[in-house]
Amino acid sequence: MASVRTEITELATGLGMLGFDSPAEAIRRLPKQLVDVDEAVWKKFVSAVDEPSHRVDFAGAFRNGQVFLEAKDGLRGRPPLLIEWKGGHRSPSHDQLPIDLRVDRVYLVSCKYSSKILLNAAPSNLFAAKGDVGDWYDFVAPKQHQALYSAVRTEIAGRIELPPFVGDLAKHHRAELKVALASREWSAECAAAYQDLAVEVGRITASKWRKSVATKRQREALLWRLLRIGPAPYYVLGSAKDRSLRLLVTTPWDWRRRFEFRDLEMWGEDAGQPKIGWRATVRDHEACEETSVDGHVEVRWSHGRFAQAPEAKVYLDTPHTQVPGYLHLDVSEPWSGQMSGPEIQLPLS
DNA sequence: AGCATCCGTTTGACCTCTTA
DNA sequence: TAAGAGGTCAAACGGATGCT
Repeated sequence: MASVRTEITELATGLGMLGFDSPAEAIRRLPKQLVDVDEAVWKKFVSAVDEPSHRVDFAGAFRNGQVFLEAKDGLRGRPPLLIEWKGGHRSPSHDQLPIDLRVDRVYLVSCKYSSKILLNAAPSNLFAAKGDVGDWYDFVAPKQHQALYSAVRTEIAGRIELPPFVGDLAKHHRAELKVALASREWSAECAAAYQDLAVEVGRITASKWRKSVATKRQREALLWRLLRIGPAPYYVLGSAKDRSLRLLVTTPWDWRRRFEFRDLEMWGEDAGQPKIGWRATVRDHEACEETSVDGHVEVRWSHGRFAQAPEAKVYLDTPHTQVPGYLHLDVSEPWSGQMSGPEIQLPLS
């Protein structure tokens, strides 16, 4: 199960903040500061932590909590009285921050482990077309969409009864198509048609996206949205590749004090699936230099080919540590100089 | 109740490094 | 130098939850 790992990293991060002498002591019993964790979850956590496959995750997350406790921009050595665990529940409305822990009702913490993904959105939501436009592929590249569909339909003729036009696909058609197309390669014809679709979707989407943010101010706001910079600062404690990741994500207010937005460009890219690249250029007043942030958006099927309308998935390609508005968590004594993270010895059991 | 959206994992292609 | 091991990244998939 995937959620076991998520639970381990989130709870271990919380435990690390409480100032225990050792991880072994931390898991002896459920600390009273850690609320919204029931006995069953705690039991599962404690036994999972002892498994070799979870030790590295536990150690890294626990360490992240410790660093947050000591950090100058974090708790500055004051162990929290209250750590609320979000658990498996989702906030209403769009573009919410993925907050996993709330510390002393104030500090918001997102635990992210090896994820380059910034956000997922409905394409019409992200690219700011008005209202619901239905299937995004059909909206931006109807010809290529239909061409791919026709190629697929010809190929599996006889096995499934399908309408001639992709726009007429009903729910059950989509479900059958998904099964028929799953776990098999596109044929040469279909692959070519899919490639055409990918290129056209990238090109048209990029152009619509550009038009939707006509002013500089709108493009700046879009950049903040892409970077998940919002009204409240929050922390990201986790890992990227094999390194630990400890950031303070600041607010537009902080951002403008140090940086000046230059521009945000987006363009269709040539890739295996529809892809739009984006790059922001920013003036850093503190460092007196121009920097840039790169990323891309994939517009792709989410539950299998033709199974449902595609979604837009935003990726960050610039390392987190070089993103304007993301502050590296500063560690004061006694832990500075040993920021190593996951490869820490664990005196468990 | 069913669908849209969100978040994250799994898969597999491809590249690099190691070993015989 | 060929085969295998290991690592990385893009692409594809799916569970879960809120909305209508």
